[in-house]
Amino acid sequence: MARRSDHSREELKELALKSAEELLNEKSASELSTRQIATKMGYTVGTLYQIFDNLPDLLLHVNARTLGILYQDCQKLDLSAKDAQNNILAYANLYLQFAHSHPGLWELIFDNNVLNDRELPDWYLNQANALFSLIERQLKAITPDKSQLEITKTSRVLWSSVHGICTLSINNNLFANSACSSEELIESLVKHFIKGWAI
Amino acid sequence: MARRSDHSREELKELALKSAEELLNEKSASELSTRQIATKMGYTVGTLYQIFDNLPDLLLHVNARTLGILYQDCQKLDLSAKDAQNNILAYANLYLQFAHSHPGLWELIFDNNVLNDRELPDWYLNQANALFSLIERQLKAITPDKSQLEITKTSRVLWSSVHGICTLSINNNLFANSACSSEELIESLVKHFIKGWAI
DNA sequence: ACCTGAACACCGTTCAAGT
DNA sequence: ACCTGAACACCGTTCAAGT
Repeated sequence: MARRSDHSREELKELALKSAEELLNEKSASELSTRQIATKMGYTVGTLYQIFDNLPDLLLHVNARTLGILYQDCQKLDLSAKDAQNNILAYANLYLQFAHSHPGLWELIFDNNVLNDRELPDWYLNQANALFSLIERQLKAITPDKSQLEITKTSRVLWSSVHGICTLSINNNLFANSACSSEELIESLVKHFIKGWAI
Repeated sequence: MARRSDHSREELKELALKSAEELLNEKSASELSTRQIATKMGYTVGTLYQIFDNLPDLLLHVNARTLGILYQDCQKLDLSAKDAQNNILAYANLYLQFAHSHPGLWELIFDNNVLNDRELPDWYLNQANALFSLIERQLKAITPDKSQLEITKTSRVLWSSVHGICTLSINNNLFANSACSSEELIESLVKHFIKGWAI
């Protein structure tokens, strides 16, 4: 035992993140443990602490990768034939779909234990800002005359709101009379908000 | 030991919930434990499991009480001199203020471990619906001609969105250039959405 | 009937000891 | 230098044993 060096530091990091992501496709963040991740990658817990500061640090790296995947998915959308409002709606629906198909990864993005009381590093903020830029670009297309501050502000309002609808749609069934789907709620939000904002 | 009967079943329930609430004013839900609650109320963990099914069940009772407090706080607002849109804004700001002053209790309302994969009992749904009714009443005042389904749907869209802004405002500092406060974001959401919706 | 305390199967994190 | 395995201080939940 000890000193196996089967994998480089970078390979271990990749192994750990991939293992965590696979586990998060089966269970929620609160059911995930360092021991499970270590077992899945064929090492013991101690090794994880050579690569990451602690579990929240490991999970923040998972989140950065998730934001990267969301960004790539957004890039793949064909926005050419649509207007800016429909493009934003397409982003919002992509976000909603991701939340439903990867609830474990999605919930982790705003998990308190990962983000709370922590100075977010640049490599993380850059990923988040890249996503916001996509929305900002569409907002600018709608109202070229608004200030950059107003555009920034509005992109945050929109994404937070879409996020909130996803949260309630995933977490529970408060919409007991489920005559209204989450897609409908998202559409109502985006259309009415932009209509009121662009006037 | 055993058979103390210092307190009735109802008193124990009250003691447990009050202890949990006090702990949630100092720490987040993930730092809370049955052992801590039991110690705070002067009993051992076993006693908690005579009163509640498990920890999520106990926390759902905490949530129901939180919703009740929010409802009472809403009732205390003086809405007489204002129009419906400003009343909704007042509700939203009350929600935001509660989130900031009681983050532990507030986060628990949408905690996955409390709500997930669970049939929500009537005593809980009633509390939630009472809060929604307040918003629905204001929406009806704005547009008396819309259908009840549309009013219901819109109240969910609005509350989810307000909730999302509170989440991002509490959880992190993605609004790095904090030139825009959460109050501003809430106001932008409510005003623009209602403007676009009421047309 | 009510409550305890120990037990079980887990946690996150640390670190001496091995190669 | 890298990795292990045991240790520490915690978890949620159960249940025989006591009064």
